[in-house]
Amino acid sequence: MPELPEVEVILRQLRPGLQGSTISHFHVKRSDIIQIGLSSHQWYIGSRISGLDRQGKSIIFTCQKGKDTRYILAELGMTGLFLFRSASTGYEKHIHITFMLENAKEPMLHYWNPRRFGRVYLLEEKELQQFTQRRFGVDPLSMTHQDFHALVHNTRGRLKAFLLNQHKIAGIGNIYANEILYDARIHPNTQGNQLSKAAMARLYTSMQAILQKAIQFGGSSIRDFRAPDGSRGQFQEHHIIYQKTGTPCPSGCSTTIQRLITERSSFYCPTCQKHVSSH
DNA sequence: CGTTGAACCTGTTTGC
DNA sequence: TGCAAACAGGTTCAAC
Repeated sequence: MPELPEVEVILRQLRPGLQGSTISHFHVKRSDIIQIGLSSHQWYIGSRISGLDRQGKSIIFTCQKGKDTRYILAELGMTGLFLFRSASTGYEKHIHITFMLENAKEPMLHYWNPRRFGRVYLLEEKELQQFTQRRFGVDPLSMTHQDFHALVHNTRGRLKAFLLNQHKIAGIGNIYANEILYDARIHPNTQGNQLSKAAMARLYTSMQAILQKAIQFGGSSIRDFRAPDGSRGQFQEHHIIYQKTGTPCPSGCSTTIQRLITERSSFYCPTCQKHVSSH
């Protein structure tokens, strides 16, 4: 579930909640969730969380112990959450990891994930660098229009697939890819290298605007998503196209929103979203 | 290199 | 009502 906006919302609660904290206990209930570095998990006991960051849809904890620095990288997959103790009632069944914290606002942080897509990686500096390099493209919120133009221009495949490709742009998932393409009035199957300059500019603007707006509204809580304190996002109430099959296009073009079943579900308006070619 | 489909899991909704 | 199928925010891998 969590795409860039949801992960950003999570981070914005984790930072003040965990500020200055030391991990006093690291309880792993399901060891297969730790994909790399399980044998080093004891190291983290007594370490201080000195930073919380995001790469694409992943959350990275920076941990300090003496002069050593190590990292915890957490993927949330489709259904993963970080929950403070106060929000964890009723979530007991799928808590796979629990961090007990000292000197923090929050005494406990749970990693909850019923479908168990998504893993946790315990990494040293070099491993983290290799991991992030291999895996994450540019961040859509900090990339320039020039960077974006170059990436899209070199893409022969469909724009929908491009937006979802984490190696190129890291953070967009199915909800926001659909919303962005509708906002820019571009057909999801348009080829990247066929996009006109004007459409390219619209796509870039829509991408940043939609993601920023989603963050402001606390992300999208379609089903499971909750912030660490248990609160729901509100952006699902502002979805224009996602899961709106059969309803009239809000532009007033009197066309019904369609769903493409190829790739992940693509929702679009066949009238408003044309293939935008520069020729 | 790009596309497609399947696989990994559990839970909820939909349709007959 | 009951049961099976479809579907869900992600990522990877094999096959073509």
